[in-house]
Amino acid sequence: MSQAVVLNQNTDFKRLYKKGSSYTNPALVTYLKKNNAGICRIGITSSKKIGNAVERNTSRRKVRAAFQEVYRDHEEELKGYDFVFVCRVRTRFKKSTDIEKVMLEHLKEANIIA
RNA sequence: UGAUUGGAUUGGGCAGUCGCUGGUGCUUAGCACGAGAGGAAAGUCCGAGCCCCACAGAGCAGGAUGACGGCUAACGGCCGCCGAGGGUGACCUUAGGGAAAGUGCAACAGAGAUAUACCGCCUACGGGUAAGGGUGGAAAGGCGAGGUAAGAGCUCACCAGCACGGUGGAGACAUCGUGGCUAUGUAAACCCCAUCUGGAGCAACACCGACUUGCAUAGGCUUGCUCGGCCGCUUUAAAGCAGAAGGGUGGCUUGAACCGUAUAGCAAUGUACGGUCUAGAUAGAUGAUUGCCUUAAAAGACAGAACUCGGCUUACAGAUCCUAUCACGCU
RNA sequence: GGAGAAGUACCCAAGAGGCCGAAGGGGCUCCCCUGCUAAGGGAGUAGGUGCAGUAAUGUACGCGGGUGUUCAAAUCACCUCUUCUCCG
Repeated sequence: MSQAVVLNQNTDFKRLYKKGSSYTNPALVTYLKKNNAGICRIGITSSKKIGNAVERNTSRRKVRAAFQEVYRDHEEELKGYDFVFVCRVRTRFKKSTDIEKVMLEHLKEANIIA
């Protein structure tokens, strides 16, 4: 199983915010867009609004744990897409299994997985 | 039993499964082993290591500290002690040198604010006088007696302050005696004295590969000024030097380290011996989930290392331990 | 990670030890202008909170918060909170 590539350039995030399609939930916001590389790339952000460093780190870890579960089950379907997950204030109070459910709903809305 | 005082500790534990970061070993890109946030990692307020500025030089300016003795690599920190202030007390607070070196400021009120005569008192009508009045944070040491025209340290006793001497102490200082006779406050106003201080910070700095621009009797050497010193001011068409944007590697974790015992010291702390290796990421690693224990409640405080140490300051749910004091009750 | 700057009425702000609830402007209220409104012109009050008072007014606290220096602090010193800027 290969890992997903991490997005870390600010221009990558801006491209998805402008041109990607978005799906929202009180616990998570998802941006996604097709890429030409044929691989899966992800980025996770947590803004200062969420809280201090501990609260931001916890939010990111829970989103990452949820994505790992999703990626293990649907690796072939996710190839060829870029994802940006934006944490919200409520993210850190949820369990990663709850975030996983939200993430699957968003992917179904986008017709990436069945 | 109640109310306090000063200090110390802890900041859930164990196991299974799926994952993350770097280390070691084997072999080959997977497996095995063991490791993986804090008491404040925070604020960046001080001090240092390390590092660059040629050497890190001199003077002025600027900045910091401020009783005394010690500790420390150093400090604006810590310990002890003295003075002052607060508390019934355990104990707490304290930027705590100098105002007779000089300058400034002291609104309003008040007659007058560092020198004065408004009312009053006395008078020989020139003046004298700070006792009484009122104002103010402060009015010429305080209070009593003598004294005087009326008054005044003018004289005396006591108290406070200053100088000198004796005694005790390592010293700040305490205490006793003698002397003359008075000096408003402010230095977290300028200033004076003593001590310390060059600047910049790991986004420092060094190296590697690729990109492109510039090159003069220039410039540069990182606080303000002055002096001194140093590098360089080339060469002839691609070396050398400099600059801009981005990438990689090092710096990067063994250190004034931690733990235990003994010992010197009231203590801070030092010394000796033995043992241990204890995060090094780079969009940034500790999460998810299940069970058991603990608990009133399966966890719920403040909070995430970013070169590293020593302090200070600030935030902090709950729990535990020690020390001393006061009040009440019993013996 | 490191280096700096600023917080004053509802908003923008001046003040840099005493005359300071604190200049000035916007805003607010009233009037003129207009068929009505905006713009423009003129005039004016209070400026926050608590307490006392029918009210006028008085008084205490108040310049992000706290502690100190001083007779006296928006102003000086220290600690702290918030916001903003610069360094790749």
